Amino acid sequence: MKKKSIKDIAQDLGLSKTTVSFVLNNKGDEKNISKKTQKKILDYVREVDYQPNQIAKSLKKGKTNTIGYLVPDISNPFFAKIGRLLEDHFWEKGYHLLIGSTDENKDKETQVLNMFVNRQVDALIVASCFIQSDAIKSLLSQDFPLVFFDREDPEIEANYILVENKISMKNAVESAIDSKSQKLGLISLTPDVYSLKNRIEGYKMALENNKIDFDKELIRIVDNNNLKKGTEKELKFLIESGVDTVVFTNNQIAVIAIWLMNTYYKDKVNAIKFVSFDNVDLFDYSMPKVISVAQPIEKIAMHTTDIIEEILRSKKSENKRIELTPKLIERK
Amino acid sequence: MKKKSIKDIAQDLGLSKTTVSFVLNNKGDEKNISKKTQKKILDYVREVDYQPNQIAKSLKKGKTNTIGYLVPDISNPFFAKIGRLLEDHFWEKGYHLLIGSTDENKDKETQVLNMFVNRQVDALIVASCFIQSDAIKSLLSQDFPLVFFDREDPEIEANYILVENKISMKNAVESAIDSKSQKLGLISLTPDVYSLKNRIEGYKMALENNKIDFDKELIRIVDNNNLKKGTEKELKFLIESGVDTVVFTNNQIAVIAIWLMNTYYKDKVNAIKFVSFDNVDLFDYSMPKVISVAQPIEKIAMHTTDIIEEILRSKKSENKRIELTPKLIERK
DNA sequence: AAATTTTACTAAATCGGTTTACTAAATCGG
DNA sequence: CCGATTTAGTAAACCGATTTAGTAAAATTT
Repeated sequence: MKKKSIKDIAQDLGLSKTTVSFVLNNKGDEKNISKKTQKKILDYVREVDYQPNQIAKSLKKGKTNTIGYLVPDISNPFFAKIGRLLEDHFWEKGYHLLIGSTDENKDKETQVLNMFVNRQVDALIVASCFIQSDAIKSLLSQDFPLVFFDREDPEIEANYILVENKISMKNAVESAIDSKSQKLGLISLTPDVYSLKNRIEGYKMALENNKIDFDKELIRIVDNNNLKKGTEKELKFLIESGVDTVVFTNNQIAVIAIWLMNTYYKDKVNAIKFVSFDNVDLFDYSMPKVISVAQPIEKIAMHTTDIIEEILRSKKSENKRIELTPKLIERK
Repeated sequence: MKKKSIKDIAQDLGLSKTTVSFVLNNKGDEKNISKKTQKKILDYVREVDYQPNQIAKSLKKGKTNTIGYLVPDISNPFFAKIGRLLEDHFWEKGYHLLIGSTDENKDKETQVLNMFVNRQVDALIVASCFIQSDAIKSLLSQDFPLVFFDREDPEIEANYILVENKISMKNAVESAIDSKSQKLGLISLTPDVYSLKNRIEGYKMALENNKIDFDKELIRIVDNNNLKKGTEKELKFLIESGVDTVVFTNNQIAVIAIWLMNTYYKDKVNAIKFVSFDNVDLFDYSMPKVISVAQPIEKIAMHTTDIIEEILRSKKSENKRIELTPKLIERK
């Protein structure tokens, strides 16, 4: 017994598709369908467990009730947790999440964006590695409902949910300096997006404020395509340079570095301090001790959904740039 | 400049929709469209950056190239990592993942399943909390492409990707006993699905093999709806009962318990051992020490995709039940 | 009792593609 | 040079819903 369509229902009951559709969409009264007919349809629909084809509905309505969630890696706890909050929130409103991980790869990002657009997602939530791409510019020029989070490009006008990157990083690094850090290195992903640049700025500012000479050799960039090997190489470099503290601009490389420390530099685990943007459960237990900047995940998700919903309701809204305050977690 | 449809393209070029469609689907030669016309179409399509509407395509073809991924919680690292592997694999084949988290809630699970089906997903990958539900039975009776993983119900014939739950748990618990555990409690989610039952069986078997009296008071079940409070209560009970080891049937409650131990029972952290099914990064660093059963995430993803692809290719296949061997991770 | 309004419902267009069935013109074979 | 085949395309149906524009019959108004 295959699935019934609205046409089948109509035929079975000797009615027209129109009537059935009206009733199923709660327009029965408005469209003057008799109570008797309405009941007949609703009863029958329940009996055969009719399930409307959302694809057909989407095509006609030009609305898929789908939201694209584009992130570097959905298995990164930061993005996974935000994803979960978004999912729950949008579930209430009848929207569902299509996911796309990009591994910080520009080409992949463009492809994922195209995929989302071809699938007619109603909105996009994006932690982009390359906000200046043609794909994104094109979306913005069409006023496509779009919110960026975690990453910013100040040259591009758009909705952004961010945190105070510079000042938070400065505070975190200064907290390390307060507890006697003297030579601090930094490891970062390629800072194509301003958030990362700002975090690096925060690091520099902390050094400056504390009259620690800035040595640009101690800022190490790892290539997005080769995180593990890259982090390994740069961590080695910094340790051999004699740093007492390593600063990371995001959790991903920090977690890799913790693993490396415990595997290859077990002896140095107590002598070195880590500072990391983003907080991860594991930091509570791992060595070296990590001073971390915990992003307010719930707030990020909340503001993102607020903006998306406003756009979806009103079709248009002023671009918003919201900067949230993260929490500094010092561990001793 | 709004989006062009195939109709617009055809009109602009003075051709029919049919011709354009043929060419765009690489059927130009087969359908005897002249090279010249083909080139004209392809050039124009590139020029205006035509993007086909996948929704329309899906409706006509009865195929959405979407796969539903139903799990208890996408932010649980186990499900997030498998999700990422599935995403990458299916990306290659042009399939994309729609996600649905259920929080081990039966009603939510049914709703998510219905949502997936209404959206015409081509296949489902499911870590179900309730395999005997009508929704699932109905899908199975229609031979809907469906693979279960992590959870099993032996009464229901279906595709399962599992691990050797009983024997692995037995081995893990015996490893604890070998290092002097004498009184072992267990905390589990409601064991509605057989995998959890089997893990509990493994625990019992280990006790039996080692002539440790089995006390059913020491098996504590926490309600799925209230994980944090529930785990807190049961952990308290076990500690007050004087256990030296706590066994967990999945990572989620183990992680909560580790946090509880470090927050409320810091003094006991060295005196108590944990055993947990599933491995989590954090176990490498946290106290109490955890003996964990690491599920072979890559293999789980690989076998899942293999089966799904086979079904999608051939429309039908024998049900498979694949049981993989997890890795025991002992930490001292 | 005729005109108007309301009730109860339906035919057909539409969304944007794919696909089947067809045609007119050009080419080929004998 | 005539019939068959190939070439190069097109018209229209279809997927399963929504929606616009309409109609026939009943009820109401005048």
